[in-house]
Amino acid sequence: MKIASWNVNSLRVRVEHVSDWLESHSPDLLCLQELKMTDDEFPVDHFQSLGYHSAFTGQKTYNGVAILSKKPLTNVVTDLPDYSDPMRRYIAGDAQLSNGETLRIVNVYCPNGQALDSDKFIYKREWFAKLQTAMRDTLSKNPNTVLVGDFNITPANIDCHDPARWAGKIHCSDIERLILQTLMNEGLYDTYRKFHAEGDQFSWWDYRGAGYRANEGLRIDLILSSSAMLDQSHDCHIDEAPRKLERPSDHTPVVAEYRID
DNA sequence: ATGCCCGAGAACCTCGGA
Repeated sequence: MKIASWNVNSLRVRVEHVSDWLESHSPDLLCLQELKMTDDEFPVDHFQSLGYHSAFTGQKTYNGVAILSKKPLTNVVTDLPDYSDPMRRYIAGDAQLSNGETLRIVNVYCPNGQALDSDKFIYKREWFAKLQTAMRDTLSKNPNTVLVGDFNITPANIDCHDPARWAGKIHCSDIERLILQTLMNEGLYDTYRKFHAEGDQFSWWDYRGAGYRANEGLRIDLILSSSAMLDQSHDCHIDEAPRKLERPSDHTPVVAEYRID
């Protein structure tokens, strides 16, 4: 089972990149963030022609998340429980595994937060609190759970190209890292770190300046596995190739592979 | 310095992103 997460920063602009990536990597599940399109604009038929089912929740201009899957998902949910939020940031569904068990796949586009003293940061904290409650419930019901997405938080300094420059700043602050760790304490593990101890490994690079060429990036796109799924994982890596293409997303895919089908 | 670049919407600028 191959699962990938990719913030495409407008699916309309990136649909060819996504299509090429699907054909060359053949993931079982591809979780997308920042669709920036309404549901009636989602290219269901196009992905169907490539052999993928689509589950999605979108809105005009901002946000939007989708899960593309070789087999259709069941029990799809597009709202965090007990949280009325017009921002389309959450989608979850059940994928059937070959051994008859079920995998709960959860795909999120977490709020940016903008700055620690911003109203948007209050929203970020509130949103993560709701996600944590949701994941506690999800994990209690589904030993096989994988939570992926753009978390807009670097787990640690090693995930930031210049910790001194970013110290205390949004995405790299202690309070955000505590929020992420508190979420992970529910029983979720950073799959990438099972296989890679080194730093300077990023999933996002600023468009501005020479961000990518200078490797000025952050590792904010994560694949968090439940204990049972972490045990099944045999690879997790960042695929930088799409970031090198013409007119790329500022994020690139993160991929995890599991022994279980 | 809250900028550099990018996408969307409306419209040639603003907002939001990270």
